[in-house]
Amino acid sequence: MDEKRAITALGALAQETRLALFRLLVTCGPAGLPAGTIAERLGVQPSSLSFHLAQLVHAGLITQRRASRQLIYSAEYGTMNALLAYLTENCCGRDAAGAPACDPATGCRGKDPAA
Amino acid sequence: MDEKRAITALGALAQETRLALFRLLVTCGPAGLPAGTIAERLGVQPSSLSFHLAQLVHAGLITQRRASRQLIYSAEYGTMNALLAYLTENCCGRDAAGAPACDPATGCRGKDPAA
DNA sequence: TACATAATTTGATGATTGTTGAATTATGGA
DNA sequence: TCCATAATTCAACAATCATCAAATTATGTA
Repeated sequence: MDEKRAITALGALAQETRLALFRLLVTCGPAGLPAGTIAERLGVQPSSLSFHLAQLVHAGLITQRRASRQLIYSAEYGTMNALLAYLTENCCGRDAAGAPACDPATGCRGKDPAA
Repeated sequence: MDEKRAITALGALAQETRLALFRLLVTCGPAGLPAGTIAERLGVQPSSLSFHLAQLVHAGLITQRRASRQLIYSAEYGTMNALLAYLTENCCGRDAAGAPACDPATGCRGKDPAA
């Protein structure tokens, strides 16, 4: 994941309704949920939900598929993993492999940042 | 970390200048950098930088301390770790301990989400 | 075809965001 | 005290975001 996509994904999750929406879809697994059910579950208007769904789709965090009259949305786990990997690698100063990431005591710094 | 703080942190990182700023501070470790140096390094105006610094401070992702005439900013690794933990726990359907988080094949779903 | 359902799209509106330049606060030195 | 440096705060502005209601598109059924 590059910086641009990371920013888009972070922005998509940085909103109350969208974060709740994504968390809901994550708990539903690949089966996903139709838009109508999501709107009902979250208590948001259909048009407002469409707006938020579009942003999450654009960020690649969820995908859409049609089942008859319903549009089913489901979480895209790979993108979430890629975002976590990006943050771990680029915002903690350590490799994703390093378990206790972001601990300055373990040497969390680049090569001569003050230069 | 609760949902509200997570949204604030996500929003703080979801912006080009702020993400670059945070990444820069992460590479500098606890020593941090003075505002002037950051502005120069990122090529942003001082007033604009102050705006972004304030948001990161408010999100708890960086801290400020004074050294003579300079204000030194440094990354707050604990908050970043807390954010990663929140995302892993709440947006992947698995515990943070689960290494290959977010993989639906490993059973990444809640208890009867369709109910 | 005509009708109903599921969801999106559009347009309007108020709120928030990010940038710029000028003014202000805080600190240190002559 | 007076001046210079470091940085923030303020005011104005354009751009983006989130919400609502109305209109539109897509699908399935009688």
